[in-house]
Amino acid sequence: MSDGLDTRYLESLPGYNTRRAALTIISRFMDRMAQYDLRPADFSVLSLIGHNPGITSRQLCSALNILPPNLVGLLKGIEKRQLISRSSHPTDGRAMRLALTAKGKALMQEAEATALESDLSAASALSPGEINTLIGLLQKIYLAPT
Amino acid sequence: MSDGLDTRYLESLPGYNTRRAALTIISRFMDRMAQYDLRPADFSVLSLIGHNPGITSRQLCSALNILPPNLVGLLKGIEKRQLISRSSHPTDGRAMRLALTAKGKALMQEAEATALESDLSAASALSPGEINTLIGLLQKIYLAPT
DNA sequence: TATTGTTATACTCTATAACTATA
DNA sequence: TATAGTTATAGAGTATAACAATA
Repeated sequence: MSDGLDTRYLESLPGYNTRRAALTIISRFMDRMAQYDLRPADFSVLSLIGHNPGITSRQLCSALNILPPNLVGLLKGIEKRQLISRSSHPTDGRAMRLALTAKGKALMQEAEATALESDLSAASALSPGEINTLIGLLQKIYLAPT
Repeated sequence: MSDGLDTRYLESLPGYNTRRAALTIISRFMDRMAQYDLRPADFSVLSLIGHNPGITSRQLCSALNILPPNLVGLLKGIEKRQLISRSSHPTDGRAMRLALTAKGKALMQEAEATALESDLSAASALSPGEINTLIGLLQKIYLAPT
């Protein structure tokens, strides 16, 4: 740092470093995705629906750590934009099967390419090998049994 | 995952993985630090004050990416708890020098040990060498020039 | 004219309780 | 009795505009 502050203790904490890096990457992500009017949660929900047609709200919530009440408004918004469709579940009358519309598929094809490009450019100080190493280490943390 | 969802695209994004890991570590951090009634921002502000006695609000804001209006209430809270003191700046009448009180020092000595222990246990799926590698890669990202 | 610290305020994100309809 | 989806609501976290005092 050029301000001469002692930040050594904070920089020894895995959590501090992980959060700072996440904010750096996501800040760029939000700038890049504004052109599609997609915030991070919209994007991850749409991406998961796109790769898993027929997924239910509950599955989205547990996969993405979103609380059910907070998903309601999000789904309402992307449905109103005609990016997703809901159809009744064949065996469970309570659940709804979610899928991308043609419009949603077209948007996400572009958005996913932009997102990957954004994240890779945010990590461009790292070599491709280092990025793979980083992702592997991060997954060890958040996939570890509690 | 045991739910059979295809999450391969999201797991290819550095930002998604970094955010998921950060939330995992910080969730544990918040649980562990509740005994001291410290939230992440309180902790990082107090830690930086402790390691940089005489630091100003503005320096805290730029080092921690906090906006000045949002620091006001935070400082008011930890000052009311008698964890910090404010003294007038010797050369700049606008600024205030911040420092930990004896009570603040005692609290932070415990809290910093607990925080490090919490973060290391959250990353216990990694070897010490892997943790060092991870921290180095993360710093390359958030310290890189924009 | 620019900067430090502040107030007021708004918007987003996240969290809890309670309801309905189905299982 | 438990679960999927929903409503209402409250609390954090984060953002901008504008001000007084000082540089």
